[in-house]
Amino acid sequence: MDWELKTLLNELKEGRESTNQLMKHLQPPSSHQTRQVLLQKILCFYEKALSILNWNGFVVQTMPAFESSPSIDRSSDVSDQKDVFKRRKTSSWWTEQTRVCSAKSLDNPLDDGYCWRKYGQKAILGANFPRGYYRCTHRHSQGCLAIKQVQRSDNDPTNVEVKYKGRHTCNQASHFAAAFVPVSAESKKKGNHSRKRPYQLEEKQKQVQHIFSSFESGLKVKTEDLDNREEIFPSFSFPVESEQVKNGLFVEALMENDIMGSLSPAFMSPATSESNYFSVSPCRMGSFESDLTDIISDPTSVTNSPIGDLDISSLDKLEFDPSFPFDNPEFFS
DNA sequence: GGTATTTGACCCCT
DNA sequence: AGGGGTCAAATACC
Repeated sequence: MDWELKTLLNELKEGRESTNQLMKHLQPPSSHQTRQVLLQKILCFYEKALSILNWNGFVVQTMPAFESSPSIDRSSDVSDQKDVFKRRKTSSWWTEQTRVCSAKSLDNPLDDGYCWRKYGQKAILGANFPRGYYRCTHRHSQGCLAIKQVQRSDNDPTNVEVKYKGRHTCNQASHFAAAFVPVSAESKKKGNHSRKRPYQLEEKQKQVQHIFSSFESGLKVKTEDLDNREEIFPSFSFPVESEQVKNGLFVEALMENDIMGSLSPAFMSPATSESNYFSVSPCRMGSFESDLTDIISDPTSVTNSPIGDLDISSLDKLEFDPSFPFDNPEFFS
């Protein structure tokens, strides 16, 4: 509880600080983009603070069940605790359904921007197609616990249902920004890095394109327990200028701050596919996974704010250099 | 040789 | 006991 209070205080302080910065940037010659970033940042702090408050309401009632192990829960006969366990179990999954079009896509049905390693495949009773089990490639190297299950629909083999569990704690997402960096610039800076893993840069570009095309391609995302999520993390939308989306500024800012890693594919809400709004709980650091243990035990949750980690020094730099190249992708690399 | 995939075996939960 | 999830040895690929 102390941790949450500290975090809450911290978020509010950050929000105040950012508001102060925004006030400064309201004067010319500060750029519109700078103000936009600051606004997003402020909203993020407040959203996170609100999330914590909401979370607490939930925690107070259910904490005992979370503190004990699932097996203990099951052996006990306390129906309340069992319900809580059940809720946790179901709410930690969310499902994405997507349609694949090409033969290539069928081979790689959900290139969702992360590196997954297949660790199993199982024939499922009553299903025509086996279920594939994937975990994050960086499970061992970085302790990333994200997993997903991929299963093709019986009725429509081009329709693939992907279930995700666990958020990415690896740094894959933060490297997305590199996808926007021209190859020449990248190779200049990192020598033969791209030669070593030619797949990565090219793939990341595709992945980011995929992410955006998902806005338009009818990607369907659902959660196992949406009502519950809404209750804990009320959805939150803010407008983003389409031009900024186009030039990647906003996305780069988010990516740099690991939002893609923390928000999961559910970030691409179908409700927003036709608009210029990102409908997200942008400050829900643990993605859509409502896993209490994550938000409480994971120390990175405190500082994992997608906008919150935005390098203040860079903003300060902007303050003194109005012509700072925000539209230059290298700034974010 | 390092990394990813496949697949049968095993474990756990219901 | 059976189904689903994971492990890990074997294999494939680069």
